Amino acid sequence: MEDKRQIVDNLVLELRRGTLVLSVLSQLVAPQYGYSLVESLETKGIHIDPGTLYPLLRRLEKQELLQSEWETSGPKPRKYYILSVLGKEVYQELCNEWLELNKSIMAIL
Amino acid sequence: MEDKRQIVDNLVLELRRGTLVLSVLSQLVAPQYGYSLVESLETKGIHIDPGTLYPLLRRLEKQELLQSEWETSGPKPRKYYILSVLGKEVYQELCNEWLELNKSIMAIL
DNA sequence: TGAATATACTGTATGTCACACACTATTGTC
DNA sequence: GACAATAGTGTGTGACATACAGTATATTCA
Repeated sequence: MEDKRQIVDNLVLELRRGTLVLSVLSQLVAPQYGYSLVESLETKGIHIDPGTLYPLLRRLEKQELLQSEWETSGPKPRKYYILSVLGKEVYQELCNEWLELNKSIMAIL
Repeated sequence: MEDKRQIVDNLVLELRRGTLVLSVLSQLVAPQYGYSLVESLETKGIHIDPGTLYPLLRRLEKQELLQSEWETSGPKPRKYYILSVLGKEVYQELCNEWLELNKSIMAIL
């Protein structure tokens, strides 16, 4: 038998899970690199583990929702990501779906 | 390379995934059986496949968020579920977390 | 009447996907 | 040398979708 705290935490985890992609896409209208994403989302109350983000970014790039570019002129090499055209479209649709879903949930609570 | 429709569908799936438990819990302030749950949620714009719901109900019962009772006096045996005390508490917390999350997401969109 | 079909209802098994977590590795900076 | 910045990998677990199985009642229709 699990304890209550753990059950809740787990469910919250599941809740936030699906919103991660949405969060990430929303930030990439302007180019950002992984580490900066982690930080900027953190300030907005959305925690994402680097070990979660990096594979996510790669996956989104493979799906062609993102484009990336290495920036090597600075002191440390950084990989910048930004939304592709397809990414923008998908992001838009996802936003709409979120609003829909939100409406449904609010209605039943 | 996947096509756009499929990518979006998949992401939407992920979005709704975490909200399933919340939806189900919200309906079980009054006793309901599986099939009635599927239908009542459907009318509220939340689709859940029976094959998804039944295992979910059993899982929630195992976690002691739900209690169940067979109703055998009717023409067909039905298994009624309702929130336990623990379930109500968890539901409350989950609601709050949802509202929090919602605020965060709305802020970044 | 009786057979076929639909529908209500509960359940199981398997596959896939995605994240958390813990880890490695590198390069600057104080 | 320690710490921050930055990127990455690999494994395990959890959860849902999908498809399938099965029973009982109601309905249709020849």
